[in-house]
Amino acid sequence: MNSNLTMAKRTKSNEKRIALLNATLHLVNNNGFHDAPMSKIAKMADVSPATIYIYFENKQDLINRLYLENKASFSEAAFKNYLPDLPVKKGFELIWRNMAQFKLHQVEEAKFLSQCDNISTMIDEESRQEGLKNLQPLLDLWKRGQKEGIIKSVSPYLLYAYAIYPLAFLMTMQQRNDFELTEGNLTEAFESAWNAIRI
Amino acid sequence: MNSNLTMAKRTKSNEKRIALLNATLHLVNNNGFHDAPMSKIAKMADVSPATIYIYFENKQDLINRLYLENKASFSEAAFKNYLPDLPVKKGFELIWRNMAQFKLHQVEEAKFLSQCDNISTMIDEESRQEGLKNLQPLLDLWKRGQKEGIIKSVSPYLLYAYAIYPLAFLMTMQQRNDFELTEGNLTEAFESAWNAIRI
Amino acid sequence: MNSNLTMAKRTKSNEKRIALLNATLHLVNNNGFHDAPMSKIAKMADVSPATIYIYFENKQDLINRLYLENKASFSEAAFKNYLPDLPVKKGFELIWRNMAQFKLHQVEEAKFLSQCDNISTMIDEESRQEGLKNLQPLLDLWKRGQKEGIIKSVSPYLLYAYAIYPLAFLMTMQQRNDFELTEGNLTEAFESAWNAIRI
Amino acid sequence: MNSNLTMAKRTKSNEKRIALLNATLHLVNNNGFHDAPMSKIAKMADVSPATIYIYFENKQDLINRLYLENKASFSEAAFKNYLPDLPVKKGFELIWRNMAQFKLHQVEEAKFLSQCDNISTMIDEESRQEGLKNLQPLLDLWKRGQKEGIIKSVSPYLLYAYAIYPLAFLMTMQQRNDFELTEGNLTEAFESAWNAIRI
DNA sequence: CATGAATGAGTGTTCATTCAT
DNA sequence: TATGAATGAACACTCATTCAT
Repeated sequence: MNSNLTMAKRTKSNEKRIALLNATLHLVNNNGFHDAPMSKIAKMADVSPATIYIYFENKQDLINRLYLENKASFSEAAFKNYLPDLPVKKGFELIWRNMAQFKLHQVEEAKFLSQCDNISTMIDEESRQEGLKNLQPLLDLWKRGQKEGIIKSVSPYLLYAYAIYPLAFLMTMQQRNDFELTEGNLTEAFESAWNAIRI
Repeated sequence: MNSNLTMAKRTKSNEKRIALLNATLHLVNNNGFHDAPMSKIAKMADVSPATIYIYFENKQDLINRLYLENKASFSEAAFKNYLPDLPVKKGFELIWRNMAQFKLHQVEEAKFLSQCDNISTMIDEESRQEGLKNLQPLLDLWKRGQKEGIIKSVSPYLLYAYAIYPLAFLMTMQQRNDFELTEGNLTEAFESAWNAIRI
Repeated sequence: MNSNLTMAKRTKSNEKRIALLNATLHLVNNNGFHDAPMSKIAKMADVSPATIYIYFENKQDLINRLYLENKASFSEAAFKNYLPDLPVKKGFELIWRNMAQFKLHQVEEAKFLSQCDNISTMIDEESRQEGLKNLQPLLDLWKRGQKEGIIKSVSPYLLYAYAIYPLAFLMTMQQRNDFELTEGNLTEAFESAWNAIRI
Repeated sequence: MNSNLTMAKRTKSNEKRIALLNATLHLVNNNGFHDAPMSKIAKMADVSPATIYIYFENKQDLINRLYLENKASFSEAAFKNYLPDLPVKKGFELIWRNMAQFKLHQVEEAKFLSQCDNISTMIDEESRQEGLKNLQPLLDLWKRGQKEGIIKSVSPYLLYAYAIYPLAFLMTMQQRNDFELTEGNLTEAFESAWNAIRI
């Protein structure tokens, strides 16, 4: 079966692609964008600098893809076990806790996403728009909550600002060892989130 | 030492210093830290690149000072008219609205501060610690609120995450024209902030 | 590691390395260390400035290598045809004349070595020590001469100062056209050298 | 007597001039020409960089003057107590030992002169020629020695190479702590020098 | 005379990207 | 596909010198 061979080849290539994405993630997180040169990324992924350009158009493209793939895996995690017909608060808590778990355990990925979302010049507009789509189920849930009179009738940006965005801050502080996000804190945090957006 | 009494000389011009800080603010905001080279900063401030080094030790020092001076002017604005014996909610609302006004009207400064606070590699630890001190009156107010049984007895990091940090998100969205922070929205936002932290 | 078996690539060209060393030699000799910038070296070697850093770690490394390689080729010349069992005076004369020939005909190399040996800040200590090793056969010969009661029993530094070091001066003067090192002069010079160190 | 005032002024100015020369001497000796910037020289002499240009035309001029003044003080020392009618060997020994004493005790000055004499690009031709004149009495002595059949009838460059130049090497080695120039060594060295040039 | 600010030209070095294999 | 060599353009920073006082 020569499909095996192609398979093998594709698999091997994908390993390099993933190694490159991982190296980029790690370097940008720890050294900052301005000290994550292509040469270091290549070295860390154990390939030649030139090889990067086989898998990605250029550095910006590499960053964009990294962003989009992490964003996708974030929302996959966020909506795990979520069913659109759950009661609003139940559904929200499920999503919220999923997101919190991701930020707590996929620290590197979360840190990278947070940087990208906070720095206007890192990701280009197109990729950012693309990344936003993943949130749709949450927006739908909120809309339903508003119809049902459970959630404040305000812009989803406001809801996001108070319900989701604070998690990024807590994650950052936890990473700097300024603050520990225990199970108790997590429950308090959810309470705050819910109180901020419920009617 | 007494030479400055007897000898004539040109003196450092504060105008140039400020022009340099402004140029840096503008470039970092619009191009990102990685595309704000000293040469562009100099050109924008209408001085020679070498002149920067008369006013600042190096690029990092320039960024640090810009951060600290903006942070100071932010907290000056934040605590304008604030008196430590105001009732807790009144005091909090005053500070919160002051901060919101700053973020709404000193957009550039706020954007820069937000970037610095969110990217670990931008400001060195020392300057960050220095910048944190400015928040003390708010922390004191929260402590008092907790004693009085008005504010949740949780870590100040949690309070900050839900009461203050969301403003950064709203500011960013407003800047991207995704969202308009009207007077009405502002009142809703404050409600959310307060509900998130009050008992 | 096995990648060089399976993958094609351009290989470092020794020609470029040598062109860079030659350019450096020439520029340092004619303009001095302080006016031999990497940009000029690159231009003279007909490569991009960045290419230098493929072949050498940095400017100091480039200078060190140039020193060591010239030092090695100097001592290769110095000990050409030398056999350790030659009579002391014969052996010394052979080495001395070899050195003189090198300094007379490999003028550029000799001039560079002389500069390096006379300016403490040019070569780092490690490379200087490395370069010293090449003289060992001469030191051994002197030691034998001392045992045989032919050569003064004084520090080898003294012997070197009077037997070898003067050649550097003569070479310099010859280069400045102040003095011509004819065959006759050479014989006189050797006589002086020998008289200075023999018992 | 207003000459007193002028005197005072001239004296004060001369102090700065000397401070600048000393600073230059020290920095060039210890850091090398390429790391002895005008700004450091000024700082070390406790004056403004601009002040240097009141006392010297430019950096090259500063180096040249330093060279010439040290060369002059070297030959003043060299010919101390020398009388042109001394017997040749006596006269030579006097001068030689004077020179040796200078190199042993005015280490900084001697080191600087040695650097200048060995590096073609440090001093401009004019100053070098000027500096050479100081040696005249020694050259005259040698000429007399040659007439009297005591000293080899060879070029004065050869005589200098073997009689004087080796001292520079010994001084350098002494400074690097590779070698100690004791009284005994000094006598051996003089013997070598004399044997190298006498008939 | 003396100053510290100011600077254009230059420094060694790095980088994202391309080339030749 | 994959490589390491190669590079032009840029980078942060420094320097000898001049300017304005």
